[in-house]
Amino acid sequence: MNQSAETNEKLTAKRGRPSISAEKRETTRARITSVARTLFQQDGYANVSVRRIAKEIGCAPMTLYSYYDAKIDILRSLWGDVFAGLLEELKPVSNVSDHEAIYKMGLVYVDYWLRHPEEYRLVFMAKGVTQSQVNVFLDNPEILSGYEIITEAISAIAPNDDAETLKTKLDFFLSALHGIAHNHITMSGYPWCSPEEQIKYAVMAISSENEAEGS
Amino acid sequence: MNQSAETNEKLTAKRGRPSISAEKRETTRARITSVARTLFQQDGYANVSVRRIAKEIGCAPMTLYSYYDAKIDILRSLWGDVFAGLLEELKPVSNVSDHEAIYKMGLVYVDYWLRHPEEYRLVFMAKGVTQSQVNVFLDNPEILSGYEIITEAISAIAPNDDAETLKTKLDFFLSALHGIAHNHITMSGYPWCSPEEQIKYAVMAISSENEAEGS
DNA sequence: TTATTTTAATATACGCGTATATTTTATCAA
DNA sequence: TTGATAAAATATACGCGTATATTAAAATAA
Repeated sequence: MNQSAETNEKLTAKRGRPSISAEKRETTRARITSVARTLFQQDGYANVSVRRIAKEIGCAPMTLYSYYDAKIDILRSLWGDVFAGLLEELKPVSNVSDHEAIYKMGLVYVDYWLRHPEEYRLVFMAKGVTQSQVNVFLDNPEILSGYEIITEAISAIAPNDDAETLKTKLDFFLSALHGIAHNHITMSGYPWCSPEEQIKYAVMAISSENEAEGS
Repeated sequence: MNQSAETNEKLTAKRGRPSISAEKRETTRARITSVARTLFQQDGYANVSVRRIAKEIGCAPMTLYSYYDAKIDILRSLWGDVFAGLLEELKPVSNVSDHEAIYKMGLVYVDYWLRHPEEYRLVFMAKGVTQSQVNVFLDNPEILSGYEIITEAISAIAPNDDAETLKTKLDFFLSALHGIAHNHITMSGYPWCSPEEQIKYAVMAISSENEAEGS
């Protein structure tokens, strides 16, 4: 049997340089995005070249293309990480569905960006990115799932709303949350009312219609 | 006096190659945008290189930089031409201020894009343009003036609206008009209701609030 | 007519992202 | 141990937009 196992090994053994392991591949990808993130946040996406990233890592520029399809994909991966972190913080407050939960989601959402202003800039303020490059990123179901959590919570308190109305409420809610986050991040010197207070209005706005409809 | 004139000429005469005349300069700029427009509409902005435009014109690539600061400025100039044409058609229907005038402006606005679908694609669907490149274009007062005409007409039928409300109505009205134009241009195979009919709803939407407020 | 000057036009070069070609490395077969 | 093989990594090349250097053209001064 041992000899059979050996024979099996020999039958399946492949000549040539073996592929790197999935683990090694992910380690390298993480190294690339880590270095790129630092440089992008420091100098801006457009001002950081592939050659510069490679030099910082200590490999050839074309090596990066073994791990990412294009320069923009390194940025998209960073965006994915940022949204994964956001989703991770949204989930724990999404298991309840009432106004309070929506308020808490709003809090978590805004607080996330306030605690990660550099990530906010990386995602929403990157220079040198075209609209179609962003769209490819947004086509990823994982990215949209975070917004679906909020939609589900809004749906729970307005069960009679059709899909279009829910989409409008979600879009408004997110617009308001982004406005709050954006103002605090980009014009931090201005004495804004606290996010806690402002988010209450956002929740009220998407709740009052429900109440009006219910009347 | 003749001698004085000669002396004046001599005093103001300048050695060296004279600058090209303003007329010649504009002629060349028009030639550049004309050739570029054809190529951009045929192959898309991103797929048309500066070298290719120059070759079509019969000059060196760097010659183009004597007439435009950058490749994107050739496109911006084309956008400006398109909006100038639109403005030219909007003005005649803007001298009256009532619902009918707003409706007619809507008709003119949508009809303009339907008659110039290639221009529509050039302005709103150019690939390879970043958001900041578009923003520089929009900062031009001449571009915004076309929208101000519509704002003024809306203001005339809702004199009590504050600036923010007017801006919201304008934005909605333009969103609706663009939606109508966009659908007809990009999904022309679908049997859309006529723009004439759809625009009525857009006008109603920004009028009904006024009536509600007036009640 | 030639020299000088100034501008227009062109030539060359650069760094960019990435396509393609080549070399290096890590394995197995003989 | 050497040869063969296949993947990883690197080297080279390409066209891009545009910065910089150089040449050509058109004028005036001498």
